[in-house]
Amino acid sequence: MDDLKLIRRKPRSDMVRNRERLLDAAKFVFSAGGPDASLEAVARRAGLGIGTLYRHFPTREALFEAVYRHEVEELGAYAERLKSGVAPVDALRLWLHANVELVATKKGMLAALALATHAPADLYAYSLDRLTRAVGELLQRAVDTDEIRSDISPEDLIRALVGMCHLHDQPGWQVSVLRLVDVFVDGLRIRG
Amino acid sequence: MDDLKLIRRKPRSDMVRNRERLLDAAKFVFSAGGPDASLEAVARRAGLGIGTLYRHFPTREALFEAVYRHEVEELGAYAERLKSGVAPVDALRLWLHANVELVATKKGMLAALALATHAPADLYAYSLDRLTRAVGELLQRAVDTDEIRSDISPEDLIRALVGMCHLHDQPGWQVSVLRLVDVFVDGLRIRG
DNA sequence: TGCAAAACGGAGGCAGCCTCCGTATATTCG
DNA sequence: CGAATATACGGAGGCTGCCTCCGTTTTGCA
Repeated sequence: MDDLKLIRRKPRSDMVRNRERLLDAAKFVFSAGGPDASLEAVARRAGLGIGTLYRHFPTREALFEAVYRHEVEELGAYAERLKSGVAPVDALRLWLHANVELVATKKGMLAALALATHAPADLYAYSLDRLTRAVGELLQRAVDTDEIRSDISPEDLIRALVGMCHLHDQPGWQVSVLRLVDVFVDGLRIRG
Repeated sequence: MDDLKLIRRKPRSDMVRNRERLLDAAKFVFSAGGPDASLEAVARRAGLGIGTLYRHFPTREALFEAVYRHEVEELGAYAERLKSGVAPVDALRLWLHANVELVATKKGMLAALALATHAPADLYAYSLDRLTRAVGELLQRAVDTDEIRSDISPEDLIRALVGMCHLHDQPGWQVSVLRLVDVFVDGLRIRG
């Protein structure tokens, strides 16, 4: 067939299956309990041993990355889409709002976004890179048209976003946070 | 002397002394390790049993409140002072900057500030109340002169502040955060 | 079918949270 | 001063969560 066969055997079926189970369980547990939820709870929900979880995902962050890879990719793609057809500043605002809404549904997303700024190097995956780049271009576009200040990095923006989403367990937080985000975007604009 | 004597005996000397020791230890441990530092470490540093710590401060938050009461009062007083002699928006900015600098020195302060928005009722102390009021007046002053928007509450402002201070362990974060704060204050302003 | 490689499970060691209660000590009063 | 008693102290103990390590099981391959 191919040379790979000579080097590696095909991945074990139970391993593939268990990985999926762990991701499903983690998605559930993190969405409900937030990023600090117990990893043993994840393993329990997956019906697997804790050792198996750690073999698949050596750190909590690695698990975040895998669980929310899809969402992060979508956010990156959305940012890319917003680059055309929408006014630069509006694009920024829309994108940030989309983030808030995603976090509202899946609490764990916060941690995944934070990864885009914490950069633990070894798991700085493609999706995170794409996200950061896309946001950077969103910012740059607005800078190029002299609409916003130029001293804010993509990381700064994401950090601010994550920060404003934090601390909000109380009901109705979403409205407040969206307002704070609007204030922030307004603050980015150069006063004409 | 007075009727109190008839009802209660004078507080035990060791109790008074130990309370001080615990506060000193907590100040040290929280400033270094942040608000999540181990309470047992606090007790150890104070040279006291963990039970003693819990008897004095039933919850972590109660300890925060006591440890940072002084700082919170100073922040409140500073806000009150800024109400005169400084332009409304500048006053806001200055006050927020002071917060960031305080948090930079004493990591635990973040948690104390967060208390001002989380309001666990039973320990919503005078100092926290004063702080919130003072910030509210700072905001109101700028609203009254039509300089900033009127839909941001003191709690919103403090939450945004705390959020932006979060997540910043990396060296040099202070500069970024101050910039984010400036952006935010700019965003509060009504565009003229 | 047998064998090696790969993956699994969970016990175990560690740390932190918080409670409970036997022991120690300060204050008060005779 | 010396009980008596209210008050505070200490830390063991039960619990949960983190993470590692290794004996056991399962899988893929020939």
